[in-house]
Amino acid sequence: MTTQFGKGCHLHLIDGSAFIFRAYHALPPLTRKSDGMPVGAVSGFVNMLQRYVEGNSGPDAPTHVAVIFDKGSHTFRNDLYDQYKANREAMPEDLRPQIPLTRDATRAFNIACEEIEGFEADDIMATLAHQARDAGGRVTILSSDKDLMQLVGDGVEMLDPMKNKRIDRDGVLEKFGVAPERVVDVQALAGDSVDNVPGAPGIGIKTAALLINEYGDLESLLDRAQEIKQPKRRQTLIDHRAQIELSKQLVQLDCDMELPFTLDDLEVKDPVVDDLMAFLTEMEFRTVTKRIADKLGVEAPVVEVATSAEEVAAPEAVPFDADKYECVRDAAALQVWIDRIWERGYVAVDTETTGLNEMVVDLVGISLCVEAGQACYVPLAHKAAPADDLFGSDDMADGQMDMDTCLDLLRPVLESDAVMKIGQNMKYDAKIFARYGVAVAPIDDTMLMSYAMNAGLHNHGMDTLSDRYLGHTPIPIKPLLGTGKSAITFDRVPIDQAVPYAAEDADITLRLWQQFKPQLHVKQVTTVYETLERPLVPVLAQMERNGIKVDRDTLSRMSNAFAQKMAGLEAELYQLAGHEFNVQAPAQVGKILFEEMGLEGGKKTKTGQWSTPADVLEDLATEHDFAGRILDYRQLAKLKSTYTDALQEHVNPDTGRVHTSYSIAGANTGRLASTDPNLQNIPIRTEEGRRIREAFVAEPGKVIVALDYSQIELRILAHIAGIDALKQAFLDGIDIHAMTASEMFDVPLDEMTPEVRRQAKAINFGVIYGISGFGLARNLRIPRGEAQGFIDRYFERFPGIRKYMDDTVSFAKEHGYVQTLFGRKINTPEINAKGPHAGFAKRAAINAPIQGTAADVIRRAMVRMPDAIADMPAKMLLQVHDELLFEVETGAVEDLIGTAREVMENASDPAVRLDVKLAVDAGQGANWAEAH
DNA sequence: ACGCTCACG
DNA sequence: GACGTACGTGAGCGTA
Repeated sequence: MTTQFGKGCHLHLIDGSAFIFRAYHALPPLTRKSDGMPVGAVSGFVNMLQRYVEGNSGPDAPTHVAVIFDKGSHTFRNDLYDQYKANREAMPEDLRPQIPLTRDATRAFNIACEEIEGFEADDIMATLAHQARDAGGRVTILSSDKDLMQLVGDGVEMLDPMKNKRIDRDGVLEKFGVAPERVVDVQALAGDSVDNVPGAPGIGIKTAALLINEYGDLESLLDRAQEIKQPKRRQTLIDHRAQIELSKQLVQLDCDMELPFTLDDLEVKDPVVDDLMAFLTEMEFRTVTKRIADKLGVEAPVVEVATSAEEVAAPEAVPFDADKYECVRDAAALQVWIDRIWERGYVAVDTETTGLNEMVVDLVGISLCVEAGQACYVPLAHKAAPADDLFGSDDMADGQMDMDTCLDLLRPVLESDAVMKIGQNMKYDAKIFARYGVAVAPIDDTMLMSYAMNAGLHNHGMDTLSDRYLGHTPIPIKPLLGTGKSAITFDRVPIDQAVPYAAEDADITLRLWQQFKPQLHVKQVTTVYETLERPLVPVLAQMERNGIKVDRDTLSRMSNAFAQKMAGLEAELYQLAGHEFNVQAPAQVGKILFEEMGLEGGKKTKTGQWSTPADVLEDLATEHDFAGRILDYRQLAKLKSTYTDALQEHVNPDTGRVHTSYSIAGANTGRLASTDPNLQNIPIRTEEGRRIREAFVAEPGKVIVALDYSQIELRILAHIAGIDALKQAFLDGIDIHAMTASEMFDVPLDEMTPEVRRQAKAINFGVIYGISGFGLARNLRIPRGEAQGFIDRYFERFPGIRKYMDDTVSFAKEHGYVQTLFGRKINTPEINAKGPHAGFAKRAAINAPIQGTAADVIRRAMVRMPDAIADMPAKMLLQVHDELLFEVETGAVEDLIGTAREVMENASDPAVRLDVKLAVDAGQGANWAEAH
C-alpha cells in the first residue's frame, strides 16, 4: 500500500524541540509517582501530539508526517562561529532526562521521529521540504520559528500550532518585509540575539528589509554599499562585511543534506494501540491515558499509582550480571556505544588509572553505561605481561584501541551540552580527562547527590552507596591488585579480569543516578546540589591542577635545623629520665612522668596507657623541665615530619608545585577537606611553625594574595540568632571580643584588659561549638563553677543565643536534621540518643548551621570567582575554610583584591540577605607568610 | 588497623 | 546524681 511521494501528497513537518519547550513551560513540574522521574514535559508533549492527531482529518490531512528533533549541541555552525547560540541558557535540569522520553512518545504514536547528529532540526526540515516540493507535493511546517520562514513558497507553508495561523508568502512578507527567498538576507543584516548571530550592528529587521528591497539582494547591497546615503549605515556595512557574510552562512538552512531515510518512510500510519497504551501506562499518566483510550475506542489500561514513595518497591531490579558487560576493543564497537549515548542524552562514565593521584597517574581504560545492566569497558593501556615478568613486561596487551583514537571518538559526547556525563566523584575523572585534553561537561555526580541528601548519615563512597541503595556489594579491587609490596597497578590487571570490575562501576553509578536524581526534589536539596556542590567540581579541579609552588630548598634547610634541635633535646631528655627511651611514644613518656618521677595528675586513656596530651604536659612543665622538653620536641617533630619533610615528597616533578586534593563530600557540615597533602593545616599559630609558610611562594613576577573572611562564623551567628548587640558591634566595626567582655563584665571598652578579652573570646568561640561549663573551664583553665557562671552571664546578656541553641536542638529532634541558611541539610541521627552520645549530637547540631552556612558562603564565592577574574592574570590556588589564596601577576594585585573581595563579601546574595555585612581582609607578599 | 597527638579553621 | 564533653577536619607515629 506504500505510495511513492509525489503530486497530491502532503507532508507535515513538526518542530520537535519547539513542542518540547512549549510543553515544558506550559505545565507545572510533574513527576512520576513510582520513582519521582520528572515527566511534566512528556505529558504536555503527549497532549500536543494527541491534539495534533485528532485535528488531522478532512481533505487537508497529511499523507506523510515526521517529528524532527535537534541532536547534539555542536553543529557545523559552531565550526563557522564558536559563539553561535553561545548565550543560550542551559537546558533545565528536570527537562534533560525527559528528552529521550519525547522520542519514545513520538514512536508510541507511530509517527516518524528523525534527528541527525551535527545538524539542527531546521536543516533536516529544510532538506525534506525541498525534496517534497521538488517531488510535486505540498508541505506544512508546524512551527512558529521565524528561521524556518525562508522555506515558505511553492507549496511550502508554515502553521503556527498555538495560534493555528497559516503563514504563506504574504505572511512572510508581513513579518520580514521581503519575500521568503530574501529572508536570509534580512536575517544576515539584522542578526539574532537569541541564536547569537551577530548581523550588522544597529540594523534591525525594518532597516534590513528596506535595504534589501532597494538593492535586490545582500550581495548587491554589500558590493554597492558605498552608494548608501546615510553615512553611519554605509560605514557599518563596509566595516562589518565579513561579519554579515558569516551571519548569512549561519542563518542559511542546509537544504541539501544527505538523509538516511526517504520521504516515503514518513508515511502516515495509524498508531499501534498496544504500543501507545504501554507507553502511557509506563509514564503513569492516568487522565491522558483514559482520554486517548476513549478516543481510540479501547478500554483504558489500569495505571497503578503508588501513594507514597515509601510504598514503592525499588524500581524493578535488573540483576547485576558481570557476564553481560562488553569489552570494547575497536572503533566500530565503540561507535555503537556512542550512538546509544547520543540517543539517551546521558551516560555514566568511569576511568581506570594506574593509581590514585590524578596529577600523576596514567589512564588505563574507560567504562561506560547507558542503561542498568548494560555497560562496557574500553581497555586502552593494559600491559601484556604481569609485573613479575622480567621479559618484555612493558609491551601492551593485544586487542586494545589506540588511546587517541578512542578519545577523539568520545570527545564529542564527553564535551557535548546535550549529553549529561554521570560519575561517582567526577572531579577525579574530569581531572584525568583534562590531562588528556578532554573537557568533560556537563556533569552529574552521584557522590555529591548523596552528600546533598544524606550528609551525616553515612559516607558517600561507591561501596557504601551501592550496598545501601542497590543492595549490591561491588566487586572488590583488592584481589585484582593485591596488597602491600606485591601490589600491582591496574594496567597490569589482565583485561578479562578488568572488564567486570570496571564496567560494574559505571553500571552502579548509573543505577545510583537513576535513583538519586528524582529524590533531590523530594528531599528539597536540588538547589543545594546545583548551586553549592556540583558547580564546585570544575572550580576545584582547576585549583588542584594549578597547585602552589613550594620551595624545596627552604623546607630542606628548615628540616636540617629542626633535626639538630631535636637531637639536642633528645640528649637532654635522656639525661633527665636517666635512661634512653622513645621520645615519640606517649606510653613511655607517661611511664617516666607518672611512675618513675612520681608526678601527680596523670590520666590513662581508654586503652589503659598513660595519656600525655599537650595541655597536661603544659601544667606539668611548671614543675619539671622534662615535660617542657617533651613539648618542645613534639612540636619540632611534628613540623619536621608532617611539613618540612613530607611536603617535599608532594612536589610534583613535572610542575614543581604541590597539588592538594579537596574532598567535597568529606565534612558533614559542608566544609571542604584537603588531602594528599592537607594544605588546610599549614602552621601559623607559633612563630617557628609559621615560617613553614615562607616556603609557599609565588613564581617570579607574581605575588601571593590571601583574602580571608573576618569573623565570619560570629557574624553568621549574629544573623541567625538575631543578636542586635552583636550586629551593631559588627556594623560599628568594634572589636567583637572586647564588646562581649564589656557587656558581660560591665567593663568599659577603654578599660578592657587583655585577660578579660581573652576570656570573652573563648566564650564567643565556645558558643559556636555548643558551649558547656566543663569545656570552657578546661579551655580557660578555671574552675568549672566559675566557667558556668560566665556562661550564665552570657546567656543573660544575649538571650537570643540560648534561644537559638534550644530551637536548633528541638528542630533537630523533630526533623532529624538541621539546616544552613542556604538550605543545606545536615542529618543528626544521634540527636535522640541516650547517654553521652546525646551531648555530642546536640553540640554538633548547634554548630552545624553556623559552620555550614560559612562553608556555603565561601563555596558560593568560589563558584563565582573564575568568571569574575577571568580577564585577570590571576589564579585561585587554595581554600582554607574562610580564606582564599591566589597567585597574581604583580601589576594586577590591586585589581584582583578589589574584584575577589567584592565577590566574597557579596557571596550570600541574592539567595540570603544577611543582617550583618561580611568583611574580607586582604594581604599580599612573595610568599604565604607575607600574604597573611 | 587503630589510638594518640597535634596541625589548621 | 553521675557521666563525660568544647565544633569540624587530616597526617604521622607507635603499637597491636
